[in-house]
Amino acid sequence: MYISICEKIAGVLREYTGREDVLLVDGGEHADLASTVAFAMAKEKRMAPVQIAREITDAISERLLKELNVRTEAAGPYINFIFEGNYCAEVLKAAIKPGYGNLPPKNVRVVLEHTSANPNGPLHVGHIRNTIIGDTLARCFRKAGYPLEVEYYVNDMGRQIAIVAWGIDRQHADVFAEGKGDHLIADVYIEANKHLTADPSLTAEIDALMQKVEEGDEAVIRRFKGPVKRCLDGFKETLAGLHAHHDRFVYESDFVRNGDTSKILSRIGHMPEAVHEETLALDLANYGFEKKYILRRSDGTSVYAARDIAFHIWKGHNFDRVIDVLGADHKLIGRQLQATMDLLGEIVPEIVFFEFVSLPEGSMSTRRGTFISADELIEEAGRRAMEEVTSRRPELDEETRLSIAKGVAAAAIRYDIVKTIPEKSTVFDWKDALDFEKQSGPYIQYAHARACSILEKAGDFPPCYDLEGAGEVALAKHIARFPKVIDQVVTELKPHLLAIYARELADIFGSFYHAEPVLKAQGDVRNRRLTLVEATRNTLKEALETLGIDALRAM
RNA sequence: GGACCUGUGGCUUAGCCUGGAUAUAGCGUCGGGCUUCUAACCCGAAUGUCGGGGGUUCGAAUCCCCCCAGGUCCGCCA
Repeated sequence: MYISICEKIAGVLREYTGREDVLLVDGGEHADLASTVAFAMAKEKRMAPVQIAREITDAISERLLKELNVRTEAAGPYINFIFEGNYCAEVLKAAIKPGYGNLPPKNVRVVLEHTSANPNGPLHVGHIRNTIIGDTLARCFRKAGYPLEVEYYVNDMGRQIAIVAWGIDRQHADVFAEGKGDHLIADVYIEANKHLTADPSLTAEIDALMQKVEEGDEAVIRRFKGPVKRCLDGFKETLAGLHAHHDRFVYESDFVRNGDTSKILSRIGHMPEAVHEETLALDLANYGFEKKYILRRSDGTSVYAARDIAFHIWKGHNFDRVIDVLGADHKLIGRQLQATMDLLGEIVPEIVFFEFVSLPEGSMSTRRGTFISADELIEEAGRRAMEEVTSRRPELDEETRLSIAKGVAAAAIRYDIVKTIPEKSTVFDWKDALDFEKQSGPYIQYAHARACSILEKAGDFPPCYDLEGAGEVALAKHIARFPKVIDQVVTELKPHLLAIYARELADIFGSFYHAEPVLKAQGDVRNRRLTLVEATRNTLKEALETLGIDALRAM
């Protein structure tokens, strides 16, 4: 509704002004939509913007009112559009339907890769920024009608995992002991790194292991596989706790075993940009990279980058749009990968980069053991949420309270992370992560629960779509924007837009809730407000679920 | 040394790509509001050289240049 009206207004303006760009902006408190095109036309027409705005308004206002129920007003140099008539009614009718915000199905197959942390220790609060950005994007793509596959790329043959395998033997560690596998692996990895730092000559043993794996040595491959599986099982548990899901786990080693990596190395070897020394590298100077992009070591083994190219070629052959979520430390290599894919004439991946999460005392590192694991965070959030639920709703049985607390905990964590733009580096703060107040996930859940409560008490009511009053209209107009937000998230790859939108909707509902009695109102007033509450509830539910947050009916 | 990201009230933060109407919110502070639909809430107030300096423009938080500060990267690691 909102999207189509905006497009139609743009069309009329384009037709009248003859300009391609009609400079539509958000009207803020003045209007639903505004155009600043009069400023831009002032110079060429040698006229004052105020006058131009008036002329345009005079010329198109009648048509817009008749065809679209849009009131057009010139406010100084601005042209304001106010949506009237049955706009709000149409919005309400759409918004009370299940699946509100779903966009028409697309036939563009999307593959989205996120998290892909190395299996050498548990996911920590830095990794889950990747997870939450990625999973939120994935949910938005599905809502926007795209066929989507979400993948986790498992680095199961890198140096890190060789160090783990080596450490297990040397420490006689039992990584199949009781407990969460990823944490057991971390203990081994941290210890092994201490030995390697103390005696750098030991790295030769790691190199030997990596070489054997690439040669296909079955015994060594088995030594790698066990801990990788143990670690991934731990990851899956953590990811489930965050409501994040992957459709497929893709193993790096597969691209060596099936020959894709050597195929691509030989293909690259024949390119004019190839640099053959002891190593095989690519010269990406034309793309602005000073250093060579090394793909094969002098001992003949492939580096990570080569396997990554093979992986991305495979993705490009099976999907139309390839998206990766990567940490800022991968910026250089990510752009080298994009350049290489471009050079090869393959689909160039779109990469969403996010900056680091650090601790007040410094950067996080699995190797050094300086990190807060996602499991710790989830557990602590769950504990705090349970305290909160128990003090607020002592009458509920323990099972119900636990279930609410779990939903609240995941909401607080996911929202705290997704609300900030990815370009901003952040310092992890327990207080912010466990915040259940305004600008938090639980705050939005609470708005939803209140709406549910009203509707439950109301019982059946005949829908009424004729809203009145600024409070009701403001709420409906914000509801109207939801589909546009979903569209924006997938075109701009900015999941935080949805987080902001949901919070604003909860805010507006909060004001409405306090200002306009619903159940106590009579007749049509009661019915139209109930209809509006139902539309809000449904929009909040769809928004929350797209954020990967439980839309709790009570809390 | 080079490259990329960030810098917005005491703290956290949106807006920047695509310039436009009094710069968005939260925390904290101050003042109000629960016999009324869940107070994880709402209403009001105070708090801003949008890091600094130049430039472009009718108009700059937004675009360009320089500088400063913080983060990240520059490996035959991943």
